[in-house]
Amino acid sequence: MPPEPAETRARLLHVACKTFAEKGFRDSTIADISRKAKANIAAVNYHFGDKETLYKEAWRHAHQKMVEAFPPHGGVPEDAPPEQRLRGRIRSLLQRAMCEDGLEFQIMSHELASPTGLLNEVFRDTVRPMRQAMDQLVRQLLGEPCDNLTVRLCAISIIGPCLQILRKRHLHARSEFHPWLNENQLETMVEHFTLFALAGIHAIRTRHHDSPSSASTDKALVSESTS
Amino acid sequence: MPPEPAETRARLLHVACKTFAEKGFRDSTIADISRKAKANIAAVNYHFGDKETLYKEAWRHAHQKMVEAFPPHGGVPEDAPPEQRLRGRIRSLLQRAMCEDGLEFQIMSHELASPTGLLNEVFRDTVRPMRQAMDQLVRQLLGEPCDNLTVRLCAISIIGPCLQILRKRHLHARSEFHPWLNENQLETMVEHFTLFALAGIHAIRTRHHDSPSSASTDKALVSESTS
DNA sequence: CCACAAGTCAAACGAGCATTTGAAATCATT
DNA sequence: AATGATTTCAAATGCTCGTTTGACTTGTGG
Repeated sequence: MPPEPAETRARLLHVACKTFAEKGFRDSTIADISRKAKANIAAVNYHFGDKETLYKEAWRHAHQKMVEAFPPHGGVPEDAPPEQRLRGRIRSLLQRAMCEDGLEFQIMSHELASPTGLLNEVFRDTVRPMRQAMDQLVRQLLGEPCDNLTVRLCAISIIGPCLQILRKRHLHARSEFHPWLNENQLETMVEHFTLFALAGIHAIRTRHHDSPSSASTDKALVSESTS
Repeated sequence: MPPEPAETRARLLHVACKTFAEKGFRDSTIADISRKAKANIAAVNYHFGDKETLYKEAWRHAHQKMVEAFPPHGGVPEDAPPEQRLRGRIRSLLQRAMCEDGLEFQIMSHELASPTGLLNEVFRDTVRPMRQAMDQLVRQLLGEPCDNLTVRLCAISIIGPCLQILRKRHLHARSEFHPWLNENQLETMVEHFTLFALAGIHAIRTRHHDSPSSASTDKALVSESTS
């Protein structure tokens, strides 16, 4: 009694997401995924061809679910004041990083640490737009036209802490700790990081106003790369 | 003509650091390391016993070199005002993250993404003290006694961006880009992150002054974990 | 010159893993 | 019920990699 035809593919995809999120591409084995999905070891190759395309499909799946659950703008309309939009983006980042089933960032974390290169194309289409949106928002908050380096450093100052949370979550994942998606705690963190970021940007802004930047547009930090 | 006896061990250690930093534990192979170190494939097992102890020795080596080159306080004396000490710690973090041979953070980055558990003990002795020092410094900057959650979130807001830089460096490592340790650029970043952090902390501080925190000491973010 | 330890080397072993294979089971259509 | 397509299955294949083995080379002390 095979449990629902074509259901196997969905189960494999789901288990693959969790496994890749936990162990990364290389440390995940087809045998392990198949066993956890209650499928035969040949099922992966039958439904997806090989391990690599299963990996790509798994990330696409995890990413799409996250986009639906937590859109990048965090529910704040596009014509809201920049401060509100920043709060929305920070909330979206934190939700994605902290969500119990938020496997998208975990897979991406592995991919950044030891790149397989398999997700490069998908990343170009997904994370680059988010980066550009963040840069544009920062540019608005900084007011008068600023050099790209300043903008990028501010964006890093905003995104960095949110992704740092992700790492802590991953560390705690295998310990006794569980109730991560605490709504109160989330809002506490959103408020903290938003307030912190707005104050930081304001300080940078006034510094620029006092002494116009000597920072050159630096190809290194500003170049077109993922993340 | 074996090039200097007992020299092989040093070459293996050096190559192992670079390889583990680039590929992580699992993706690095003994054969590859041995070949690059111009040593026989059995040399690793002769000099270190097995791959795991080579890994631990490699991290110890990379870490020790970084501690000597860039002490955590960044050259700022312990009795300097907190603002200066924060600047020193941020500089130290950025130097370690950006240094051409700064393999310590790269290995740690892999270890955090997909933990082997082999470095847990060493981490306890090395990164935890740094974390505690940062927390204490933040506590001073925040002034009046603050709850642990607030302190930790501030610390994350400081450390996060510095480690985000590390990830960008790693991405660019395999592209055409090289001259990373630009002294001017380093100071630009130190100034940016320090200014940003001080402004953020000040904002949090005044908020706390206005409305005393309702945030409970949360076991999750505050617990005793590495990093 | 000899004996002994330290170090190096090529070859082989054995485990783990992705992938293939060919048969069996199940489903859909007539 | 029969036929063909789809899906599942256990076993086998072939490759990579960590580790071991045993011989060979080099350096040292008597």
